[in-house]
Order: sequence, then structure tokens, then C-alpha cells
Amino acid sequence: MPKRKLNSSNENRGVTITDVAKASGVSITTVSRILNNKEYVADETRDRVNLTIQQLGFVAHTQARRLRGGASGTLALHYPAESPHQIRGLVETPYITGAASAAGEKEYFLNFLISQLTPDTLLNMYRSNQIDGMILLQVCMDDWRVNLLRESNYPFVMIGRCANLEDLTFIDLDFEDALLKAFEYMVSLGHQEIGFLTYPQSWRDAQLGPAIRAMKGYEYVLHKYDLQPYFRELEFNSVEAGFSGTNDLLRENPKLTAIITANHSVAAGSIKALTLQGYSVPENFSVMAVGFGEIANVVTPSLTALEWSSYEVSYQATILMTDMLANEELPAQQILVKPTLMLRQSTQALT
Amino acid sequence: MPKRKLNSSNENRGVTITDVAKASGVSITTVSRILNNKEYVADETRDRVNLTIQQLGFVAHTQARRLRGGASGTLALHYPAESPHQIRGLVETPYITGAASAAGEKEYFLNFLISQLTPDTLLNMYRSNQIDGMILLQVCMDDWRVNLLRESNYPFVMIGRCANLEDLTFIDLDFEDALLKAFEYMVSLGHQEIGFLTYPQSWRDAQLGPAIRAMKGYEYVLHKYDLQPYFRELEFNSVEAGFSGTNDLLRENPKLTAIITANHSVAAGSIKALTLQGYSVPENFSVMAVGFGEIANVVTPSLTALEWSSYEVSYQATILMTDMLANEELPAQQILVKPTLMLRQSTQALT
DNA sequence: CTGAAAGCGCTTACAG
DNA sequence: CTGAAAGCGCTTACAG
Repeated sequence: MPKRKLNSSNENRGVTITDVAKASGVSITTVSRILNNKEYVADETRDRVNLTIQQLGFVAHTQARRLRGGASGTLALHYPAESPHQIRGLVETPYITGAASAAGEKEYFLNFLISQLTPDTLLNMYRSNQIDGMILLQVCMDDWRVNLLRESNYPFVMIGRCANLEDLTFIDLDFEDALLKAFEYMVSLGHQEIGFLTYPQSWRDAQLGPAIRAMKGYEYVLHKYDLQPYFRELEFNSVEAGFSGTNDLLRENPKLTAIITANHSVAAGSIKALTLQGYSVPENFSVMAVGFGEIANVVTPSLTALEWSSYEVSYQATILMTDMLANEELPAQQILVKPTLMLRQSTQALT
Repeated sequence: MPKRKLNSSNENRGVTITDVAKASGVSITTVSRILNNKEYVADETRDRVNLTIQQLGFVAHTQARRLRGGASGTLALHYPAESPHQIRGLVETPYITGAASAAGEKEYFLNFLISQLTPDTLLNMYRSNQIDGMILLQVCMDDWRVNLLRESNYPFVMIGRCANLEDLTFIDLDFEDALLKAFEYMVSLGHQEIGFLTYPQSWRDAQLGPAIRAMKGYEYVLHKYDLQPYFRELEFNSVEAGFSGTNDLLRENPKLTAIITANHSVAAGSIKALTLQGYSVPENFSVMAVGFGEIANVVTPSLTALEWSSYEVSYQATILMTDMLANEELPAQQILVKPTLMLRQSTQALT
């Protein structure tokens, strides 16, 4: 529980609008007008008061302004996590910095929330004026947060998307398109025996968008290119899971010549496993990832991948949020971001 | 600039303490007492009012409470960046989530700030009651933020440390110890021709703690183990910089058998360069990193390293901050975190 | 045990 | 162009 401020001995403490008014011999009304750049203030007065403000080192008390104004000037970025540790590998730093920059530019504060919110806590954040809007991460098809906020008519934006999108604003990655293009590229290189390492089954059980759409896209691709299904739903999006998943696939079908993964770390694990089994990537085995590009170059060989910029996505989501707040009339914005094919070293034509 | 809240049509809008008082037939004073768990309220009254609160879905307005209470209940985590893009690779996600979790547990909000603050903007955050305290990242030896806040007597905590530490609270990584142990381990494996890839010269010019101490520790180590100096200050802590830095070192001394880096991504670049030059890590070349462990397992072979947990460090820093805020009398806490030697696959005894 | 009143620091009609 | 007054939603002496 927050206690009082510590700087009781600080000289700047307590310089209020009243002090400024007194010191410059005007009413607080006039000072307020000057603070808020309203018209109808004599230039001479304005200059004099501004000087006093400078001299006293006065800054308007944010809480008081907000109390009067109604808005909190704060946004929240919410990732629903059982434990904050689990976020590692799921949320990239640029995801957070992107939102933070956009918020900063729009003069909003950005609170990063990682917790299991309850419906009550969530509503309370709006009701108690802690936040004006929220950016939702890890949205599942039937997300209770979405249902609740929609019903209560509180402003929010999704990174991802749920099933019923009517009147909802979101930005999401076009994962199906990415999957399609990844397989298309592999097939164009001559690969036919292709393994697929996808999101955890627990994600699919939880009805998380990417997991659902990955499987749908995969089925479509199998049919389109007449491929046999060799795939695993991994337990985590981790190097270790990619490692053992790859070994599993290899055991199932030793004739595999390529693997596509739904995550860069998983691809790193694949390369590790393949190297250990005596394969050489990309000479006699190709690996390709779909996802955010942060570690693409850390891996040797660097990963060919269908990629999005996590920075851009969260930056944009935050702008969507502030736009919505600035203009209630704005219709819902729905953006699907196409991935970019990044040709690097981990793929090669089948010889 | 924040506008009004959007949910004008929301049913929960505007349920105030006055509504609760009216609906339950008591004064707002009594309601306030109940909200704040004060004594001297009849059980019967308490129950009745609590029921009304539930029925009306009332939650106290945060801004109003804070206006009255004086504290903002908000902390800021500040990374001074020219451009938010540059943070990539410098700040790991757990760095942010660690602080966010700790703040959450202590019922504080956590604002993540990435910008070039000016002295004025910085002071204003405190003066205007936007924040109660700040956690400073990327602290340099003579940091203007530190000087200013110290002078103004505003509460803050450093992750890192400056030159004059009197009465200042910080948590920092014992980089010198890490460097010492890294070289000690390499030498114990029989390596004598060891390259060192360290922080950018620009960091040293900016008097950033780690860069300064890295060079000091390095000089000490050279002397202690009677080694020849082969080192480079890289332009960035990146894979690419590690790659070209390694090639440079190899050109300078082809007899090198080991490289130590001050960053994991740099080590990934080293391995890339070595592999391409026909070396095999760890069979005939050892690589070791000092830093945060996020990508240690992504690399093949996985990196032997002296490591810290970025999550733990920022979690602790945040707790230090809230402790300080909760108790003005608390003496300055100064914590130096020792690294852990993580034995993985990228090192081997010289044969 | 309870309430009327003052006040936190600001903004905004309203009246000059 | 300027100011007195009311009010944002709450808490806290103070008085019963």
C-alpha cells in the first residue's frame, strides 16, 4: 500500500496554484487559464504569471487535474500470466517498448500488468479511474476479459483477436498467411517431407487464436500441397521443446528434409537436435520459423523466417487505443498484419 | 493529450461515495470509514453499507483518494534511450516483468519510461505527483539524474551504480567478480591465448559503470594470470558486432584458443564467426559469456557463462524502492549481486 | 458509534 | 480581460 511521499524536506514540495496566484497577484482562475493555454488573458499578465511559475518551480498536480478532468491519462498493457516467469520467451522486449513509446508520444502513461486479473479487479481499474483503456495480450477465442469489457462498454484494444469481432478494435498477425507462405517456400525449394512444430496443445485447449489458426492453416496447406502430416504440438515455445520435438519427428519419419516451426526459439532447438544427429543445416536439412524475429540472427545458421515486428505491432495497437480515446465516434479498426519473408541461412533447395 | 473517458453510456459510471451513503442511509464519513477499515463502526452498519457497495458496484475513485492521500502509488522504471529501438538486446523482458511483478505485489503501478528525459521533465514527474519513486537503469558514473534527484531529495533506486554512492540505494551486478571468474575458469581449462570482447567504447566514454569496471577487471586479470591483451570494444552488444570482432581478434592472433564476451549475443556472433572459419566449438575453441542468460540455450553449442537473473535483479530493485517509500528512516541499501557459473557446452579443456 | 464541515489542488461555468 | 464560487470524489480532524 502506497505511503506518503518521502521528500518531506524537499523545497519544491507544496508549491500549488494558490502560491503562484498569490505571488503574482492574480486569482487562481487566471493561473489556471494560463496553465491550460486558454484565451482571454492579457499578454502582460500571462508573462508575469509564467515568470512566477518558473521562479517557484511550480508544476500542476497531476492527480488533482485528473480528478477534475475525469480521465486518468493512463493505459494498461495486460498479459494474463499465472506466473511472470512464464512470460519469458513469449513477450519480447520490443513488444513492451513499442507500447511504451507510443504511449509516451501520446502523453499517456503505460502500466505493464502481468497477473491473473479477476473480473472484479479488471472492472475496478476502469471504475476507479486508474486507467482509461487497456491493451489486451494473449487473447483467446472466447476471452472473458473481452466479453466483460465489451458488455461494460469500457475501451480496449486487442493484440490478437477473439471469435466475435463485431465493433471490436484489434491488430493481429496473419498467422495463416505466414504458414501458407512458409510451406509454399519450402515446397518451392523441392521439400516434400516437411515436419511442423506448432504451439502447445494447452494453447489450443485454451482456444488461443494463434494455436487454433495454426492448425487450421496447417490442414489447408497439407491439402493444397498434398503433403503427409508430420507434426507435434510442443509443451512450450522453448529451445528444449524444439529439441525433443525434432527428435520425435525424426524418429517418426527419418526421411524428413525440412522442419517449419511456429516460433524462433523452437527452431533454435531444432537446429541443435539436427546438428547433434549429424545433419548439417542447410546443406541437407532446411529449417524455417514463423514468428517474431528477435533471435533470428543469434542462431547459427541464422533463421530463414516469416516475420513480424513485435515493436511495430504493439506500437500500432497503442496508437489505436489512444485514437479511440481521443474520438469516441471512431469506428472499430481491424488490422491484420502480413508477415515478411526473411531469407537467411537456414534453408536451401533440396538437392 | 488524454481526453475524457469513453464509457459515457456505462452503467457503472459515476457511482460515488455519495450514492452509497444515500442508498444506505448513512453519511459519507461512515462509508469512508468502512472503505478504509477504520474502527468505531457498528457491525450492523458495516454490513449494510458493504451490501450496498456490492449492489451498486462501487469502487473508490483512485485519483480522488490519491489527491487526498498525497502519494501517487506509482513507480517509474526509466531507461534513457535516444530511440526505443536501441533498447532491443539491452533490456531483457524479464528485466521489465520482474519490476512489474514486484510493483504489483506491493500494490504499486509501474510505468515503463523510455525516453530522453530532461531535468525539468524528470523533476516534474515527482513535483506533479505522477510518481512516488523511480528505478534508474543504465546509470553512469556521474549521472545527472542521480545528481538531480539526490539534490532534490526525491526517492529513487539504481540498477547499477554511480561514483559517489553515499546514502544511495542500489543493486548492481558484480561484473568485476564475473570477469575474474570467467578468466579463472578459462585458465583452469588450460587456455592462455584468450580474446576478450567487451562493451562499446561509447559506453566507456559515457562513463557507464559496466564498461568502466569491465576494463578495470580485465587489466587486473591480465596481470594476475600473466596474459597478453587481445581485446576489442565493440560498437554494439550484437551478434553482428560479435561476429566481426571475433574475426578481428583472430586476424590479430591466429593462435587464440578461447574468447570471453561481455554479452551473450556477442558470444553468439563469436560462435558464428568461428564456425565459418572452420573452428569447432568447443572441440578446438572455447567461448564463454558474461551477462544475462536469456539466450544461452538458443545458441548451439549452448553458452557456458557467468550469469545473473535479470528478473531477480529488477524484482529486488523494485522491492528496495517500495521499502524505501514505506519507511523513510530506512538506511540506504547497497547490494552487489554475484554471478553464477553456468557450465554448458561452449567450453572445453585445451587438449 | 456517527455526521457536518473543511480541505486536498485543480477547472469551469458564471458574473462582472 | 479577470475573479469569486462551486465542485470533482474522497479523507480527516472535530464535535457530538
